[in-house]
Amino acid sequence: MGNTDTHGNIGSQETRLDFVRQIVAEDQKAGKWGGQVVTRFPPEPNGYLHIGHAKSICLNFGIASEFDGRCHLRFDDTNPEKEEQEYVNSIIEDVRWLKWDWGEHLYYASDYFERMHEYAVRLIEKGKAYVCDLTAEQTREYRGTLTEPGKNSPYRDRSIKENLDLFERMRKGEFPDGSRTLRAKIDMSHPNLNMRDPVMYRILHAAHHRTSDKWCIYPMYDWAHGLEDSIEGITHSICTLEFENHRPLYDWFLEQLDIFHPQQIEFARLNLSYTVMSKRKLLQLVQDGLVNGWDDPRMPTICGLRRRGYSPEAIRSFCRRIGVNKFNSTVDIALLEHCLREDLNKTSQRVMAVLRPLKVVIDNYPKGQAEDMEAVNNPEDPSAGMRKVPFSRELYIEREDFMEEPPKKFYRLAPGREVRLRYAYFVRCTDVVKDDNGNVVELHCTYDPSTRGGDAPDGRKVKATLHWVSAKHAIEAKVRLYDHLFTKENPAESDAGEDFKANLNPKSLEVLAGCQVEPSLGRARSLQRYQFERLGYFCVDPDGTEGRLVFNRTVSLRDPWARIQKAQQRD
RNA sequence: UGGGGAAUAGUGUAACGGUAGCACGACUGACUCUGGAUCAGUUAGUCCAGGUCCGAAUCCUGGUUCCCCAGCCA
Repeated sequence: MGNTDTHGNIGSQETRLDFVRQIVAEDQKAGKWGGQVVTRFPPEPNGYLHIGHAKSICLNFGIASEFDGRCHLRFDDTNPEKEEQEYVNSIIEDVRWLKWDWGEHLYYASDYFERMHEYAVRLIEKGKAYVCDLTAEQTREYRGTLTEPGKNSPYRDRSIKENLDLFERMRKGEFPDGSRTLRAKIDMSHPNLNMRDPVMYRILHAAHHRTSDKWCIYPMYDWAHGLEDSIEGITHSICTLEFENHRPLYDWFLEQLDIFHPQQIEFARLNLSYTVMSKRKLLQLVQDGLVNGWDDPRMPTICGLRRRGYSPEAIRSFCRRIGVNKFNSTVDIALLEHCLREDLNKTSQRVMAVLRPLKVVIDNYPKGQAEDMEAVNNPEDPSAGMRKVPFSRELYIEREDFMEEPPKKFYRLAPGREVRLRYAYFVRCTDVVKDDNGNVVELHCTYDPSTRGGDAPDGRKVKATLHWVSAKHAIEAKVRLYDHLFTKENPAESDAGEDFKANLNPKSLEVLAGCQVEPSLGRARSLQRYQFERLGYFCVDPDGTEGRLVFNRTVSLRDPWARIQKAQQRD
């Protein structure tokens, strides 16, 4: 079982229990189910997991871990037409990556098909289920509407014997797809439409990714899901709000069968600002080529976040902080980014990288000389140690760190001004070289040899410290800058005739080539996370090859100067 | 308009009849060899109307608004 979620705890204050944990705590205290707590995460293997699933995963596995119980990973694979092994694999990978552990408890609904079938026969024998010959369309007509009651199916009163026979022949494959269903006999005038003789089995001559062609009838979710939980002895069946309407049906099935009856608790799914969360919409983005696959770093999928550079700890911390409730809400993506920065700040090694290089020549530094400067790997973690960064006469600094005519509050380099090169020397800008179009192409500076390491013996101060790389030693890299996928907080809010895709952020990806990074990055491995000092957190993209580095910007550092600039532009 | 849920600062949440608190965001300031981090502070809320009570976010009544349900999807 997963460890106690140390990252998930907020400060040192005692953890307040959300309403789900409160119920579980009370049940355990009261000795319900002998104090046992068994939860489950039951994905359908028909797509990739996203941050919304992470909320459910952290809730279920978190509760199991906190209450000394267990959490099952169960694939709800009852629809062979949509499900694939590929998704099973990715889901397993993602839950593992989030550092949760189901131990032995990996299950598949399809493993229970035989047992579910037996239960169905039992219901038929009790006169509580029947084979119905209505077409899908007729079934819909007979169901009635939200305000009008339905009508009984003409097949509703078949004898138990006939139902048993027909159901057996359904299983044997004697009937074509869609020709018959097995339905529960409940109440066609029930105000809850789920209770109007719901379909339990449909005929589907389709190969299943695990059971192959063993079955040609497949259980419906509403029939199957409660049974799966019951069979596994799930004590607390935690699901999303839309299943609240289905609970009476699950209760009915379980009562008719007189089998173990889990307690269902519903909570609200996660919505995040500036992104979409529905599988349908995410699929559309992938299929329309609006993103580069499910693991595009702009996607809210777990694999996308991983590739973006998110850590499992950041996601777990986020899932703990957003809480659990019964009403729809949209969490500000800034909270996710806060959790991200909080974790990466503590754990990422610092390096220097120049995204948009501007050449600097230190005129009074000896030609051909180079020296190693001592740099701190992570000021938040002394055990991360030190490294050496080569310094020489020709350097690159960030283009944004120089302005010929600096506005108010711009502390960085400008003609005649002195700044510090991090871990190196104080330098003063003495000359600006421009091309024919008046663009600054090179800076000339002088350095003060007595400031080696970055401190002035005379105690003089500089307003700014710049990052830099030695031109001769730097490695070239490609960097992808990411921003929110959508320009609107709620992408679904679109003008008439348009859908959410109209709100895609055209600037969600900017690719920078010719970036210059410090030589220690030559050893960077795929998915390794770094802080590029003063810029943000970056992660090595798996796309890169030996000698051809690609970085994804995970998230920028908080940047007051960018804010000031925006404000100045507005004025 | 049948049934089922739900409403607390801009956002996310706590308070379970007894001072409406926390976090994120935003805004100040301090500090800083990252304009990072850290620290201090400011900002702002109980959907509405009645009622019960010494006392109501909490209990009652009546409204309002939002979400879910008419797949042989899950």
